[in-house]
Amino acid sequence: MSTPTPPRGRATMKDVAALAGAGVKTVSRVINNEPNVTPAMAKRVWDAVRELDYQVDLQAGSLRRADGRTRTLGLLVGSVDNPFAGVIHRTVEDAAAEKGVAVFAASMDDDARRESDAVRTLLQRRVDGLILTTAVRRPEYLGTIRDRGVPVVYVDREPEGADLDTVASSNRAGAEAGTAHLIAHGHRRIALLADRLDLITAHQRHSGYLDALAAAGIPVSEEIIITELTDAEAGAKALSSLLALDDPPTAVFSAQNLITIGALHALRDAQLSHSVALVGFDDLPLADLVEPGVTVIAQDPQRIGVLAAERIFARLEGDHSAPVRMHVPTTLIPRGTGEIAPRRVSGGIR
Amino acid sequence: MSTPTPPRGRATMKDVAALAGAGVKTVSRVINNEPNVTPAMAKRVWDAVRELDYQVDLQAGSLRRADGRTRTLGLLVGSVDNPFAGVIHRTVEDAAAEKGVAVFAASMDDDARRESDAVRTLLQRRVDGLILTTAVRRPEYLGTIRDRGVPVVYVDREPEGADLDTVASSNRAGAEAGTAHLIAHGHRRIALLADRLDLITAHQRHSGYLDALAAAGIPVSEEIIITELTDAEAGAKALSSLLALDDPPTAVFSAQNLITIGALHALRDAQLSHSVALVGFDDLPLADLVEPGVTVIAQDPQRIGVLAAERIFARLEGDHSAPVRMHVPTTLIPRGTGEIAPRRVSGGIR
DNA sequence: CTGAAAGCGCTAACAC
DNA sequence: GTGTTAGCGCTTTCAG
Repeated sequence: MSTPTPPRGRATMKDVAALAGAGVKTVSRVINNEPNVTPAMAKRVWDAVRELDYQVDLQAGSLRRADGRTRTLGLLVGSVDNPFAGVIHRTVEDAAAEKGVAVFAASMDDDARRESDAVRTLLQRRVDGLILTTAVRRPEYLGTIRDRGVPVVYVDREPEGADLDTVASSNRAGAEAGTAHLIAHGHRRIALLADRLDLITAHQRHSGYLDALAAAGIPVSEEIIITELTDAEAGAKALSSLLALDDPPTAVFSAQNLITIGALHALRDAQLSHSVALVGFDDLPLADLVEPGVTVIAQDPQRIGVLAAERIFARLEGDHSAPVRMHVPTTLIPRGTGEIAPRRVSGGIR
Repeated sequence: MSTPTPPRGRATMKDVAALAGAGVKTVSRVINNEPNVTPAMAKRVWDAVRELDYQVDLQAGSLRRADGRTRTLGLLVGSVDNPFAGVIHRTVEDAAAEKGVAVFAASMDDDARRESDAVRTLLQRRVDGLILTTAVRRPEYLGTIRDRGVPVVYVDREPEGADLDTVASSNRAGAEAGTAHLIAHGHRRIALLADRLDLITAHQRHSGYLDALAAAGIPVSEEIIITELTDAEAGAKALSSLLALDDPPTAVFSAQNLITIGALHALRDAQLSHSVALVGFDDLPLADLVEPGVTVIAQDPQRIGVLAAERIFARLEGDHSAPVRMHVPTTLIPRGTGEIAPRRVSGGIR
């Protein structure tokens, strides 16, 4: 008979209106900070809101709202537990939260099927915009997205053909710089370890590697180019087999972070950490604490996220200019492994 | 006159019904795989769906649906770019996707204000359930959540007092094991580096450290216990100052991953990586490649995620049993730093 | 087996 | 300033 019974269940705007002695539209005005409400009325409404612990139903609102916006963004990445994707996610989340927009994040594991399923789901949830990473060169769902009028920005990987906003690292230039760095340190027999070449990033990094060799007049040795490596273990195995060749590479360019980790393990196991040079694409946590430090081509996922968020919000605010393809520069961070001079490793003759 | 004009804009169920010559409810039945539709009718509907490239509006559906479910989950973590959170996120996402549920992820940076803001937003979006990490001992929004009848599971950190489902690491036992490991290797002067003690995890790990000292009859030396460390740099600075003491610690227990990274830097800079022992709470990528390898108390974020998802879905499916507090065991992984014997480091007298 | 009508909680449009 | 009415796209209810 003293403590007022705490409100139970969810109150609706109608309940608030009733308690405040106002019409629902007035409550709506107050909740959404629309003009034309007297301070006195506003206070009565807010009191009722507090009393009932009322919270708007954003879903219901967007159903009727003129612009049809759900204040929701869809983000698709390889996996949300990948550090690179994590940084992009965080950056996008921050930009979105500032505008009262929430983010649905989904992982697709570089699988085309999971990718289109995820996009379909996101569309069914009526996200206002999409920030996507793709596993394929030409996503087949692009027509659907376009028909729905949902803006889309691709991050990390740029689809071919379609005219779309994209934000990605300078993969080719970065890989060329990394390979050139090894060449500058005297290497001519440089292995390449790369991911599935059907992924545009792997393809571009492969091209960059070839560019550097060509620029230096070094012929390509197919036997020390290993691709289709999808995890650290595969990377380790691949490098181990290369090191066992009669004429093993004196340096390695690893085109992806997991592969770099595998390569580091292989070198350590072969006790060649100080003899065979290594440059990896994408930075690694603790890369500076390993002995010798790991030389990498660092990407800038934060900048990628910031630019992608900017782009999608610009589109949402009506920017109809031509799509832009943005390339975020990479940075070579010399820490040790990339500066090892060539050394004959095993008993190659000659 | 040949290529049928591609469908423009979003079609509604009404459009599909019209094209298929059916009622909307019939279309709804087909879309949702409800019984009582003849195959012939179903085919006509699916044809129309394909023709119009129709996709249901899940938001609109949940507005009217009896159970009111949005098939949406809210996940709150310290930061989505934290690897520990990333794994939990991924695990939850997988479990949710299997049930057609999407996940809103949000970061709160161990800030109470951001935390309650995020929870409010999630509630406004009518998530069916919440998986939360909290920065405070007693979240003030719990009443609201309870009133709304939204199930909640806490992960990583367990709030005090309230009777809630929680899934967290065995922080206290893990920290005790880590400290005991150092004691077993002969150390008696063991520093503790920890995060803000108002975070329940830091508090529990601090307790575990004290437990181990007490069990070994080692008196507590307040001057080598440093807390309120919030990033790697702070951890590095703290350890550097300890190493400069007249009577520096011979071993360090670091209660958090970022702090461990800072500690590794401090040891390396002081050239004491091989002289001062270190055990860190939470595993680190590349911890096995550093020289010496970093001994850690590894957590199992995947298991935490799996259990949390199981719990929330059980609640959603009507499990009304008493709340459970689950503790996921930690694992000590000896790699080198934790097995260094005590050594007088600088010129302490005596 | 099918479909017409009502209504979910909100905002738009338009009265007062 | 304020309230009433309609209706967003769907699912429920219930009558055929």
